[in-house]
Formats: sequence, C-alpha cells, structure tokens
Amino acid sequence: MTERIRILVIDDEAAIRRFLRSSLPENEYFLLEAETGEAGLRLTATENPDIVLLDLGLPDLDGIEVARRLREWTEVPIIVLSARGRETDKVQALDAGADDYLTKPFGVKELLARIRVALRHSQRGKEPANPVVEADGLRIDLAARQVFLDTVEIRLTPNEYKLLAALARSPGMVLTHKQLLTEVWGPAYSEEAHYLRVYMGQLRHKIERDPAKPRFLRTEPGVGYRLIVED
Amino acid sequence: MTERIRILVIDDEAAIRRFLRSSLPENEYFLLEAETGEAGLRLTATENPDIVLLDLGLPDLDGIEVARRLREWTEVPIIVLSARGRETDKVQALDAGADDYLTKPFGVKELLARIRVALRHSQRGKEPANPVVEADGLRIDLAARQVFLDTVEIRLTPNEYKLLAALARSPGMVLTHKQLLTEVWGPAYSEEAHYLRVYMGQLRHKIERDPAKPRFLRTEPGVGYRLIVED
DNA sequence: CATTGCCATAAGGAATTCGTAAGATATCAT
DNA sequence: ATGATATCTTACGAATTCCTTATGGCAATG
Repeated sequence: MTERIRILVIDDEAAIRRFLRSSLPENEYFLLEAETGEAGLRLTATENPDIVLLDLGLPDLDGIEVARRLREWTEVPIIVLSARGRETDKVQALDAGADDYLTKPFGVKELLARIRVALRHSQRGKEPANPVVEADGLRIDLAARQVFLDTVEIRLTPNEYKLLAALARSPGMVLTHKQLLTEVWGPAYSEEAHYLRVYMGQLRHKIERDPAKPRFLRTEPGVGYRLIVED
Repeated sequence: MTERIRILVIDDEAAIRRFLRSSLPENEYFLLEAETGEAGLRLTATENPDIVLLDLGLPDLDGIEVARRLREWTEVPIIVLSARGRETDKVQALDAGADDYLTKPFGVKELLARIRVALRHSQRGKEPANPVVEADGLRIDLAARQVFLDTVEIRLTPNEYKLLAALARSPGMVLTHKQLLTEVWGPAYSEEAHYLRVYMGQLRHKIERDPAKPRFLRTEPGVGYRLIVED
C-alpha cells in the first residue's frame, strides 16, 4: 500500500483532536498533533506533513499569524477549522494563506472531501519535476533517494542528503544560505550559516573527486551554493 | 494595468448573475455568463476563463455533471455556488472535481477571498518565465544568478552582481546614482556616489571586451548609469 | 591657463566569509 | 550499557570581498 497521508492538527482543544483521531480512517491518514502555534510551526518544519488543519483560537499565537508564518516558507495546504464564523475571520484567514475554511461544527465527510481537494491541489504540478539529476559521473536519484558516483553508491546521512537534494531540485541555480538552511534544518535555523560549511565539507568529501577543487558543489561567496551540472 | 481576471458564472437565475455582476469590482474582474450547463461547457472551451462559478441547480444538466465533464479536460478552478447545503451535495461536488463549495446565501467578501485562493492555486506550478537579459555575447540570467560573456561564465562578487542585476532589471533605462546606491548598499549610502565608480570599474573589467570603451555599461554623466542592450 | 567638478583606475589593509579539523553531545540499535 | 553513527559546536588559518585613499584624466567654466 502507498504511504499514509500525514495530517498535522494544530488545536489546543483535546476534544477536537480526539474527534479527528477517531474520524479519520486510520489506515489512510496518520495524525500529528500540536497544542500550540509554536509547536505547530516547529512540527511542520520537522515532520513535513501533507496537510495542516489549523484552529484559530490558540493559546499562544493567533491562528492567522500561524498561517502567515507557515506561508513564509512552505506551500503545505492549510485548512482552517474555527468556531468563528464571521465573514471577516474567513477573509483574513484565506488571505493570510489558508486554502480552505470550515466553521465548527462541521461534518466529517465534508472535511474529508475538502482534504481530498487539498491533496489534489498539492499533487498537481509535481509530476514534471525530473527525479534524476546526472552530470559527469554523479547521479542523484531523487525518487529513490540514492546517490551514485561512477556507479558506486554513496552513503549520505539524512542531513547530507537533504542538503544535496535541495540543490539537485534546482540544478544550476544558486540557493541562498537562508533557503538551504530553511529547507534542511527549518526556518528557525535560517541564520546558522556555518552548519552549511560543515555539511558542504562533508558532502564534498563524499561526492567530489578532489574535494579541494569542487566540480559539482560550487560556493557562491556571500550568497550560497549551487550544484553544477553542465561542463 | 494588468489583464482583468475572467470569471465564467454558470447559473440560470438572472438575479444571481446580476448580483455577481454588481459585486465583483469591475476593473479587476470580467464576467462571462452562461444560463445552462451546455452553454457553460461550451463557453469554458471557447473563452478559457480563469475561474468558473457553478450553480448546481441548472435546467439541463446537473451541476455535478458539469463539474465532472469539465474535469475531463481542464484544470480551471471551479467554485460551486449552491442553495443545497446538505453534506452529501458538498462531498459529491468536491469529489466531482470542484475546488470549493459555497452555500447560498454567501457574503461577497468571502466569495472574493475564495476566488483569490483559487487564483493563487492556478498561479502556482507555472514556472515564472526566467528573466534573461541578453545582448551581443553578454547574458545575464537573473533566476540562476549567473552572468556569461561569450559562453564563458563570469564570476561576480555579491555587490558587483547586485549592481549589474539592478541595471539588468531595467535594461536600457538610466538608473540614477541614488537608485543604484539604494539598491545595492541601502538607503543610508545613497550619497556615496564614489562606491559606484569603483564597482563600475570592476564590473567593466569583468564583462567588457574593452573596459576603456564600454559597450554595455554606459556612464550618464551627472545622472547615473545604464545597461545598453541594443546595437 | 587655472580651477572646479565629475569620472576612472590602482592598490592595500580591514572586515567578512569560507573550509577544515577535531572534540562534545545526541541518537539509535544491539 | 556499549559501540556506531550522526549532529552540533568551536576554533583558527586561508581566501575573498569590501571599503578607503590616492592619483590622474577630461571637460566645462571663468
């Protein structure tokens, strides 16, 4: 069977979370839970869920603010679940980046249908991305999550792979320090530029023939890094 | 101003169509109207609207059927507007391919917000045509952050690149000293015209064939600089 | 012809950014 | 618990980039 859909619910009411846990078919969906906005932001970064269900009345941050902060770096579908039914609330949430808005109480069937819509949307446009980047003996298979140099497989740690994969998704393009850090470590680490130096060094030792004269992983001083695919 | 958004409304009630026509800001949206499902299908094909607003209670076809037939060949966003508020209606419509479902009566502000969401979705996925400025052997790829002269890559420092990119974003136009300084060094440095001379010199050494007789980077005495693209 | 203002170029030290190594801490399976 | 692996942290020399200063050219002006 195919991977289960991972849904993150950000809501402080235990009753709602329990309700969702029992309503969502367990063999199709896997539920992640956060009780606060901060926890929700963190979990989105670390767990990379397929959908976020967001309550507006959170104890720490306002739900609108959570949506806005998510949209600074991710396009994960956000469905707001709120007791507030006022039109201005809906408009604010949708304009802040939410993709849908359901007023409590809502029917489970409708929620599931709207989740399917959101998944359809995030599915779309994903196909054309080429899952294999190849150049000069280096092969990065993004679908299989494997890297080869001259037919021998290179073993990469999770962070090393995420870093290389981020570069490989936009071959030839410069990715800034901030973009890479956000992609690999999450937005909270977007200033820790030295992580990049350490991990770039490790990557170069593994995939470059002469790590001191990198062929693939080029430094763009003061800006970021790029993966070179052409000659 | 940018092209108006084209919205097709498929609804047999003249009252609704009139209501929409008067509610949608006329300078942003252009409204196309169909009274029947068949007419709606035909108009979608011929007019290629940006959004379809679909009523379920049509005289000829059922709205659900219209949504299904549209989805056979187009991904245009479909927002259902219906008096039917039953959950099964919503689920059917959404699963038939609709992207959103609003129960009449609805607020105009909410409809507009949901239209914006739909437009955001259809925007996404289209890769923004990457802006390249090219002239006489010089090529500036603003997306990849790369500069070539006769196919050989020119390496630029962050400030050099920012300066050249600022000029390349308005090819042929004069940018004043103040504009360039603000762009590269920030508004606090808008009087340091001297920086420009130094960096222009460096740029010319890197991208001009004869730095003493600049072909691309022209000085406009007393005013600023411009990037020449034409012959 | 001297002066003034704007521009171009060269050069060197200051400041920032990079690469690398190595040790400390955390995580995980055995 | 133990060892293996991965991540985080720190430190420092090297490399690069930035800023500043100095010098000279050219054109317009009086």
